[in-house]
Amino acid sequence: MPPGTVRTRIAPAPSGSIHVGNARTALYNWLLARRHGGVFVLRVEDTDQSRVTQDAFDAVIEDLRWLGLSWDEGPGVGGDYGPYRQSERSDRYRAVTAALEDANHLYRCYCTAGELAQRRASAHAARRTPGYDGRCRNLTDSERAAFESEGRSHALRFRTPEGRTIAFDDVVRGPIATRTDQIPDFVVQRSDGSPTYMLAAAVDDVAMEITHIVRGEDLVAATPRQLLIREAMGVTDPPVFAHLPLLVAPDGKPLSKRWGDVAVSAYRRMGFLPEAVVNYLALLGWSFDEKTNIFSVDELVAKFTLERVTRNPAIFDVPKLEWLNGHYIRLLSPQALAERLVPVCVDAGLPADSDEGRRLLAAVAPLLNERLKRLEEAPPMVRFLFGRVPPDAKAAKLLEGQGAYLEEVAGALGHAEEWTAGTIEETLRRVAAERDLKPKQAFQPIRAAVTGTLVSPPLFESLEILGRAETLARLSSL
RNA sequence: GGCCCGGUAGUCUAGUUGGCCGAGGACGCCGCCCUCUCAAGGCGGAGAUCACGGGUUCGAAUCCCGUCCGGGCUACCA
Repeated sequence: MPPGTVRTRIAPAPSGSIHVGNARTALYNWLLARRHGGVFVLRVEDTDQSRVTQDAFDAVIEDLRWLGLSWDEGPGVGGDYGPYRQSERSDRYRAVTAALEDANHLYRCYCTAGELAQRRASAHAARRTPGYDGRCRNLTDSERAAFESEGRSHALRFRTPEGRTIAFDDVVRGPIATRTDQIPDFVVQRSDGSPTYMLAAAVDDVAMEITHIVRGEDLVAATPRQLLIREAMGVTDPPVFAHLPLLVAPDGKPLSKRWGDVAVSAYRRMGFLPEAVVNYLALLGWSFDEKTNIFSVDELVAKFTLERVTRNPAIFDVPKLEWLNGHYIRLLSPQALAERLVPVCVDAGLPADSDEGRRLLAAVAPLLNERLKRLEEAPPMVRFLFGRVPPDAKAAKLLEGQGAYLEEVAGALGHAEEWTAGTIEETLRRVAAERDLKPKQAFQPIRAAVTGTLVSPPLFESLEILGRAETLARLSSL
């Protein structure tokens, strides 16, 4: 690896489809790596084995792939810094904690969870700072032996140095300094021997030579502790830190399932295109200039910089995502749109998977491009091509007393020289003119009779696709 | 409680070396045009006491102080 290579990482816990906030964090890390010709690492933070399942892990992988955030090192692709699942790195964490304990940076804490909770509660009641009180910080050998003989197990705590200030420069938030008296001695290895997040993340970021740590604002307070761990490990040059503002729900509260869809997979299912989600996520906390909103992935790679990340939390606003999605759907070629529509229509119960179904979708796709904000909206628009649709209330009302007119239309259409949108339009306009009908008066009943609704893709093209025989049949059946 | 961060229209934001800002763009909203419906597109409009109150200055969204509001952290969660 050439010196100066940018290495970024996304470190999700494998707990199912990723949260849109984590997706944004992944995106920014990915963009940074790509922009600098660097390396994007996927590291799975599965130290909490109880919550990990294969399905949940697969969901994370699937989301990242769908978004197009390819990783250069990590599960499935390997790399020189593996393994990339924390559950497979236990020996490394143990080696580090053993060394740190030897160097007196760590000490054994025999306090039980119950005792800790109790002391925290009384500290809270007395309005004192609730952090660990350092009870085991200076145990004598005999005190330790006494605890051991009691059969108590121990956790390893970091011996936070006194009277110092830990400072770092955050690319998005500026200089941040924390006095160590604000940092209680924290657990680095649980009494069952497993590492805490604080330790594992710090150790791995060093081991994997991560140069830029881009993560959520909720971790700014964890940074000084991780810096302390790095220092104890003898690592003095810090990585670049960038803490991204949080993503919040429309009510300003943290994004949660209570508000709506927070999982990337939900947006995939609702018919959003990955390019739209990526573009939208990029805009949530970053801007390039005062007017540009649309960015292809390549443009983002070329233009993204951490310096232009904003500091304030952003509300996840679905309407703007939909607008972008509509834009990207319009950019799709009709063939590409048709292909993406097949599974969506099948899910909606339409036999779109057959040759005939695919033919129909390919034919209507050009009419749908500029009418869809989400792929999910297509099935109701194309349903009439797959079979008769009984008229809805409004269509039924409009159809009252139109039988004779529709018969006349059918007759005229039956004599049209050829069956193209052009000749259909010509024929229908002639009939309308003869009857002295305004276009809207003339066409809406036809639309109602053929599609069962008052809103559909353009009429003439729709009839062409439907075919002459079926069109005539539907017009004559009233 | 303590430490830290944030506060420009309903939303995302531009602006932060003070004057080009009597605040720009986009989404959404309203209207008009186009038009066979719906969209798309074009044009136009409403919407911001730049959280609030004091200062500094010829001049402040931009600098200083205070207040309020929101959020994060304060775990043997990550």
